[in-house]
Amino acid sequence: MSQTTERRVRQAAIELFATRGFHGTGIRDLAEAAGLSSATLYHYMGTKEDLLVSIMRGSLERLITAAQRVTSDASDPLDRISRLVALHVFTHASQQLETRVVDGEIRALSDARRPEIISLRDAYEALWQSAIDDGCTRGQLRPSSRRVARLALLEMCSGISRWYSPDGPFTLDDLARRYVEMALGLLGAADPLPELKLEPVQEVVAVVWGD
Amino acid sequence: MSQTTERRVRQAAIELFATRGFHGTGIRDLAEAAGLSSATLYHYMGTKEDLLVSIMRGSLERLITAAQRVTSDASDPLDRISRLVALHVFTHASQQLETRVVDGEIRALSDARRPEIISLRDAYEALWQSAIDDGCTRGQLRPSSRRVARLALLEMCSGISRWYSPDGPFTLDDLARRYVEMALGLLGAADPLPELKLEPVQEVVAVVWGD
Amino acid sequence: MSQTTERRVRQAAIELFATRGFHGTGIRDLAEAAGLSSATLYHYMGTKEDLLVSIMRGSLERLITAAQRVTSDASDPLDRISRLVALHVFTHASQQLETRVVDGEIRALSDARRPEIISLRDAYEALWQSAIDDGCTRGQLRPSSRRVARLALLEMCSGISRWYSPDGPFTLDDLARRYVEMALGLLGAADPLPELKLEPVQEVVAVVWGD
Amino acid sequence: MSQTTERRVRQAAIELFATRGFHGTGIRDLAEAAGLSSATLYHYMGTKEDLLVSIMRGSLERLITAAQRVTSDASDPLDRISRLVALHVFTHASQQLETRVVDGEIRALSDARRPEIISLRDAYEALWQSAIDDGCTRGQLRPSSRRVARLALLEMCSGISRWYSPDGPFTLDDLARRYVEMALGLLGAADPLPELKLEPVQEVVAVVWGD
DNA sequence: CATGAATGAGCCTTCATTCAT
DNA sequence: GATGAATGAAGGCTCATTCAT
Repeated sequence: MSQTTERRVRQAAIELFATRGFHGTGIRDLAEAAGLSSATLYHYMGTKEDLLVSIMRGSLERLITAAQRVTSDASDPLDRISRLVALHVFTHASQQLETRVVDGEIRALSDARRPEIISLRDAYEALWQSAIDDGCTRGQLRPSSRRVARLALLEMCSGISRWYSPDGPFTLDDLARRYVEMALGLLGAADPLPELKLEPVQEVVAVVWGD
Repeated sequence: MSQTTERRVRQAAIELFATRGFHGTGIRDLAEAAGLSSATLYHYMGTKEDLLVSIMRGSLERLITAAQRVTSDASDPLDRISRLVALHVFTHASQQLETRVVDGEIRALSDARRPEIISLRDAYEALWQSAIDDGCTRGQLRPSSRRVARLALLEMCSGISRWYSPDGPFTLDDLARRYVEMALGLLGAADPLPELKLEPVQEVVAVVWGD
Repeated sequence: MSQTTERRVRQAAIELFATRGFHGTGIRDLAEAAGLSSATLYHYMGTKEDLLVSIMRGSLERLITAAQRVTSDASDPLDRISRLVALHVFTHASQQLETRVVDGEIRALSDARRPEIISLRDAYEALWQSAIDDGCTRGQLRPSSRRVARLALLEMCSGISRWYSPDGPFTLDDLARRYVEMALGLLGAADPLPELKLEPVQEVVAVVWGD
Repeated sequence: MSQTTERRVRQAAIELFATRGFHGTGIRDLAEAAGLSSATLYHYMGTKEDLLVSIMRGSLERLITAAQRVTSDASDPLDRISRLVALHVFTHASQQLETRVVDGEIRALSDARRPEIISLRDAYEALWQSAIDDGCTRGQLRPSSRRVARLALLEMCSGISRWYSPDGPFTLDDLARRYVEMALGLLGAADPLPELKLEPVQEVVAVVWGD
């Protein structure tokens, strides 16, 4: 099974699912975008839904792995939050299409396949909640509601994949720093922003997403 | 043309487009949800896309009207921002399905119909940008980037329609106040939050969305 | 739902399923034979399998009803057997295509639908077995095995639908008499064939299959 | 070309064609049942239809050969009939799947290939007709119609392949004797059944089907 | 020998839409 | 108003077959 062809299929699916939605993407669109006949497509995937699930699972598993690594050596809650935000910004900008699929097409999953993906997403969001909770416990954060804060923060950060363009005026580092700043403001951080080191996050990103 | 039937069709469309997406909703689903035959449906709508456009236009026009009214008698940028956030929260929570359609199904529009909706959305967002810009000019806000701040803020606020449940622990007023607080933090408001009066916003909402 | 069109669909299905088999018949063949587009077909049927099941069920239910009526007023086992054979011959010749479908396409049914049809078929065959058993008990029949006799007899009689042609040299009455004769020989009937009256069978056939 | 692999393919085809029908059997099913890839399958067969034809031809040729041998040294028509019935029973029970394919899938043949198989089948049935006719001429049989008798008799005997199970209560010898008995009854044999010797039939079967 | 890769044609079914009644 | 009937186009997927390796 030619690995490059499989990648082409996957990449085509990510692009089309992201821009037209799962239900808005036909098998024939997919085949054309991948440069194959629609019959050949089925050498590289199971059903259309299998392909969607595989994209989502892969994306979320990488994200969870990266989030765990990036926070494992950070004891300070503010530091953990900052790293999570930076990681999220990096991935939602540079893997813009993939993350849009993950965030936006969960409803297209059948009842049989949805739970798996939902639980991966929940596992990821639990890492954020835990960091926020710790920050509150230590008095470093003062959000009006911990849960609402998590939801608002995640929506704010995920939104990047919906508008980011590599042609824009900001580097990813720029963007990450700005989002960390906004995040801490949003969370009612008591102290001014400490100096943010992006290197640890960049390293993890390089390892997890690099080939 | 019975108005209640037309509303039933509209309501069914809002519910289905919001939960399954435009492409995931069939004409037969729509007809069944509205209690009509699929042929009868066409007495109350043009094409499926016409129905989508009409929902989006109606929603955005009401939103723009409300935003203009709510900010027309507020000269202080912080006040305008706060009112916009409160209004946005009110509508994205209480008109959750409708706003989800507006925010999420723009990509389903044909090239011919998209510009109209996009320009309505842009008009609405321009009111936010203007308030943010004014706040910066007056030195009341210090976001790292005015444009990024608008995008981040709007994503944060719109996210409510994706998770809000009326069974949750917060009243709409609660939620609005919390979001205003987070918004000002996100924007780097220099001064502490002044007392927020929700009455003007509530009045406008009652007028614009009341029947 | 135009009843004549529905009948045309049914008739087309019977003809095609009988001559090409269920799996050898395409939806497009069906549509063409019924004079419809393949989409319109679906106004008059559920799935292709639904159509098959409905044909089989209808055919078997009529057969069971007729068999019960034809034997209800015959106490003599030989008489019952003779009537069953005559009825079977009548239907398998005049409803040749339909019975061929019932007898030959059971294997095409999915596991979910097969049991219903199988139990109808079993109910019908039980009427035969009971008549044979009674004949043996009374000493009128001497087959070497009751069960094998039933199987052999039914196969012999059902075979008619596979070769009968209305252009052949025999009338249905002729054929029925000959088969009754062969059946009693096959079953080892002790006494010579009593005079066979076909009228009761013909009446039942007229009622059950007449419109 | 490994002969055992070829046999595996053939055996898989016989099993699947018999249980699902020719049109109900896919090339992939065939490949899987034979433990090959679908491409490799084509080293051992021509087209799917070639495989069907080859199975049918082989089966019918063996049957004709055996029928000729078994009747060649029997001058008495009743003896010939009895031997033909016994042979038919033996083969339709022990080669149940193969004979089911021969009897049931002729309609799946294309117009180009059907005549060959039909003429083989006709040659075989002619042997039966000839024996029946001779029996009638000599006054040993009194069927009401010679042709109908042949058709009824063959259907009765062929039916065995549709219900026989080696787990059943009868040995093949048993079954053969019972069928001969029923056959003579069906044909209106004037005299009681003479002693039936199965040995000549068994010998021919051993030679023709033995490996 | 064996098979991954490939495909045009076809599978059954549903799509959004129209129209005569 | 309302709907049965109708359809061309398209939906996702599988078909039997070929061929380079």
